[in-house]
Amino acid sequence: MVGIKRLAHHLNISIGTVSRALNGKPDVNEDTRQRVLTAAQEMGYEANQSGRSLRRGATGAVGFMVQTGPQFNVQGDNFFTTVFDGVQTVLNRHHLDLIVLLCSASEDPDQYLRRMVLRGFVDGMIISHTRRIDPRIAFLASRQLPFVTLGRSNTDAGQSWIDIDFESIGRLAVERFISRGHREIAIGLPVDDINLGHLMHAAVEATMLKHGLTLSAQNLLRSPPGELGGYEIANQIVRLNPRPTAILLSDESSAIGLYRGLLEHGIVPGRDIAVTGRDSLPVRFMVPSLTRYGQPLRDLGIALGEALLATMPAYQKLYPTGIVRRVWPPMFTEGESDVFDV
Amino acid sequence: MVGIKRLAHHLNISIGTVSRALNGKPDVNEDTRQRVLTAAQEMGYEANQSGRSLRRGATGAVGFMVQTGPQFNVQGDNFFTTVFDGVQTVLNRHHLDLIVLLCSASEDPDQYLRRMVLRGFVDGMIISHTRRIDPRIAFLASRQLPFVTLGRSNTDAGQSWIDIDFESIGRLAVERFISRGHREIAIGLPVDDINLGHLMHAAVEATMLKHGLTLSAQNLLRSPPGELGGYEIANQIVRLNPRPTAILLSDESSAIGLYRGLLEHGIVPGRDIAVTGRDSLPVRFMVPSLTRYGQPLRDLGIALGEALLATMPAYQKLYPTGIVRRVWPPMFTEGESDVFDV
DNA sequence: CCAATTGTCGTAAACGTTTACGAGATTTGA
DNA sequence: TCAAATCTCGTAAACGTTTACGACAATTGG
Repeated sequence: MVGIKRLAHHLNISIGTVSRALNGKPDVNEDTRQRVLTAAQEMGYEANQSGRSLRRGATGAVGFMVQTGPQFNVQGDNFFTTVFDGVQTVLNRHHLDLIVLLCSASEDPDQYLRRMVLRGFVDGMIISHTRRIDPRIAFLASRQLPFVTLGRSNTDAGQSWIDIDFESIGRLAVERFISRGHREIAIGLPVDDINLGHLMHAAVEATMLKHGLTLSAQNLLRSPPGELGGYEIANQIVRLNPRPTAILLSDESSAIGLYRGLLEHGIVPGRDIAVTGRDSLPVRFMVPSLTRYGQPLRDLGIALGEALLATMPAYQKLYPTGIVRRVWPPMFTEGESDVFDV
Repeated sequence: MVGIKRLAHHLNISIGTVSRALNGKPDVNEDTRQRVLTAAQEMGYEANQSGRSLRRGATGAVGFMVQTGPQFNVQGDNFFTTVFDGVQTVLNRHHLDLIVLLCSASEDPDQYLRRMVLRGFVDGMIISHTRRIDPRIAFLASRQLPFVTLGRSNTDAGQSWIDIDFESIGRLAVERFISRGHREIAIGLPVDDINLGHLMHAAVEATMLKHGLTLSAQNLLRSPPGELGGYEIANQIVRLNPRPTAILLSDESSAIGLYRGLLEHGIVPGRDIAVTGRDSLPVRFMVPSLTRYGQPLRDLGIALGEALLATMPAYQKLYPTGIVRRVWPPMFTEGESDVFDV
């Protein structure tokens, strides 16, 4: 491999000058800089990243940890790819690269994060799937690694976070149900400790209470994420008596499984039961299309990227926002899955 | 940060001994090894990855590049997450980590790969979305970086590849259509140069020819991947005269958009038109469920991981398979979307 | 014309590891 | 008992960069 040393020897100048030339430092003659640049081009020189980051004390990469759920499914795939896109546009402005750290279902997320951080690939970290009790936050804080979470936690440590306004989603969906006459309202929640489940649960319960209704325990349906989870919810619903006339799903991709499960029992979504969920590409094309709450995912990614940069010492002058805690308002889209009165 | 130097000073031994102790080298007293290990634990020592990989000449990570398609959608999300899982199980056996390099739709994949490789994060590379003419392959070969492709290419450079047997899928699907009496058969293909499109196209054409049929140009429908692409295909279909009675989709996630598009024109999939596609989680839950061809994605990931290791010098003794080129046979599942005779 | 400033570059240390080499101490074998 | 073998460890170089420092020459200002 051709390193800075060979370049310098080939040009009969010192390696220090070569380095300065390549890095755009001012104290180098414009002629020699050009000579260095063209020689680097010709000889195919590319800086060795290990040497560079050893000396610089930074790698130039930030990580984004996501988790694959059970059943070989990622929770809301286009959700994350769109968020990634937003993060990347921010980071690329500063020559930082985003690498995705995908924790598979078989691995413990806390151990996985630990391993990846200790690997030392990244100068900063974004984590998602934030749980109500999330040990990753304490770990990152103890390592002094700049980080941001996508989602609040009860165990957060003064870090910046960006989140979706799940309380509003819960409240708005329930109010819409109630205004159409629904009284037997169900909610589909995750099985694990992921915080959005707690947030939506609380909001739904409070809103129903405000309208003189109670969320009965049997209408609180838990399932793993994904299509199969939705299918399981359908099987729970058919056993309920009285049967709920409306359901709000916390997971973005479970609606399609729910539809099928209901139809197998002769229950037609959008006619026999109102369904509301969160936005994703597939649910827009289902029949009936889902009434849904979405988010500007790309903007959300941009906010995440900027919040992270604001906590990285090297970029704090450019992003002097300090700690950011922001919930993102939901965007409502009326579909065909709940447009009937009971 | 606590480095090997502080550890050594704290224990009153040389840094060389500390390093040997931590790395399990034989020429170190068992007592001192234990002292080093416990001290490392207590002081929270973690090896600096930059220093280590600079010296070792390897990073201990391999990259897997995937691309997000248009419309903020990844082609077959659970497809990749499952493949990742397989790759990871192989790599983890050797303390190698997998990092996902996600090229967003707005970026040129060739430039993106170049950037990431030159970044120097990885000791090896897996690339997907292989095109019939794919400059990434020549680049990787020229950099001498060990790599494997998921998918064949017309421009491959003697590297190992793993692929799905798209020819068989095309042949089997068409033969099934024909045996049910279909003669007006359409095929949904990608708009870009991704090689699976060419492979399926050729197989479909050849099979029809063998049965005395021809694939008319108007029945060759191109669309971007994802649900929206399927919806666009439906809009193309309704304009065709004669209207095809069967369609094979090359994309895993477009069926749901196709269903909706057809239904909006009163065409009922599974009754008025037979639909066959590739397996994915959502299509199993659609109504009617899709007749589909799948692959053991996890095994495919394992094969990818092993093929990569076989091309990495440090692991060639353990994986002496040399260059691997292997197509994976499709697994057929009969759904409800094509079980009628015309 | 001389001192001060500026422009350009080489020197060498430093980042945190790993490892070849050799030295000293201890053990082994006959 | 002595040479040889073995065990244990320290020394120092090396991986490829970046950068503080100083040297020297050229330019500037009065």
